[in-house]
Amino acid sequence: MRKDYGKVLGELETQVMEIIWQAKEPISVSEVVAVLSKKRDIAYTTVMTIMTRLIEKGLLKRTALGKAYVYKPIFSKDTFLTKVSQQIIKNLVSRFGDKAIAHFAQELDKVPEEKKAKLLQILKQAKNS
Amino acid sequence: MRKDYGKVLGELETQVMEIIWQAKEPISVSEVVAVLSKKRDIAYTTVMTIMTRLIEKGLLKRTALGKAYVYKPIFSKDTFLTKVSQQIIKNLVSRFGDKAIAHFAQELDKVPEEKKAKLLQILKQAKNS
DNA sequence: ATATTGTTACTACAGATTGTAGTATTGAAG
DNA sequence: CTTCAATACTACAATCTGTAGTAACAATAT
Repeated sequence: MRKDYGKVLGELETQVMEIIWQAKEPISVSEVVAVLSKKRDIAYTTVMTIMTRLIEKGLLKRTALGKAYVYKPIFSKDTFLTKVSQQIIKNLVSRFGDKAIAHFAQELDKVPEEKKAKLLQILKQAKNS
Repeated sequence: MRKDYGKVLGELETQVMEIIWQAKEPISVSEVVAVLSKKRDIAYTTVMTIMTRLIEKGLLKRTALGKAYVYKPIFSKDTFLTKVSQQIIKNLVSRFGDKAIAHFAQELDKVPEEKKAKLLQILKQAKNS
């Protein structure tokens, strides 16, 4: 009974993913904790749990390094965002029909963007998904 | 601790909204039940609950008609979809920054109207895959 | 060896959301 | 005043997410 229009991750899960993407290197739980702790109080085990769940969700993988593990993303942030985008579109359409797309596109149109991205690529992939 | 990228309604909630939008006239619980019952077994009280929740969420309002109530949408489907789209975009941006938008918007932004139609066409195909 | 420390594994729980529906109550009609 | 339909109220399970404690374990320091 999954019901989302693109939901993928919780707030904390997203933060952790961001930290790991930024790391560019496989990163340990402690290091993630270190970053998060700058902003707020958080238990080591909380972060541990989140990272384990991210593995279960297929977003992270880990390898032993010395006594502990280091974690790294399975997808680049770009790829991940592409997937999320596709999912959002798919869910919107499956729930509200093509009309949803028109609205979505219209809203997107309002957002000015400078960079040149991979929409076409996304669209192609969406076709094959 | 809200965590969604555009989540708004559950599956059943969405179905009920669709039925009510299609009704074009204020509609009673029984009538919604009648429609849903064509497809599957569902208790009157289940639909009642859903519709009450939709009122709480500010998506429906009701007025007394005879002994019972009739319900009607507060927003048109169009308006609703616009809001959902805005929310999705807002959430994406708040979580992943403008980069998320890039994945959707850039091409649309630079593409002329006629081509935009083509993109929508492709997006539609994504639905069927 | 043994005690300490850092990690991980396992377990638990609360709050929110959604689907599901039973039971109680009420108001109108006969 | 009894019956019936509708609503109000309540409840509960599953899932998701954040939160964290405790147990176990392995390397290190004493």
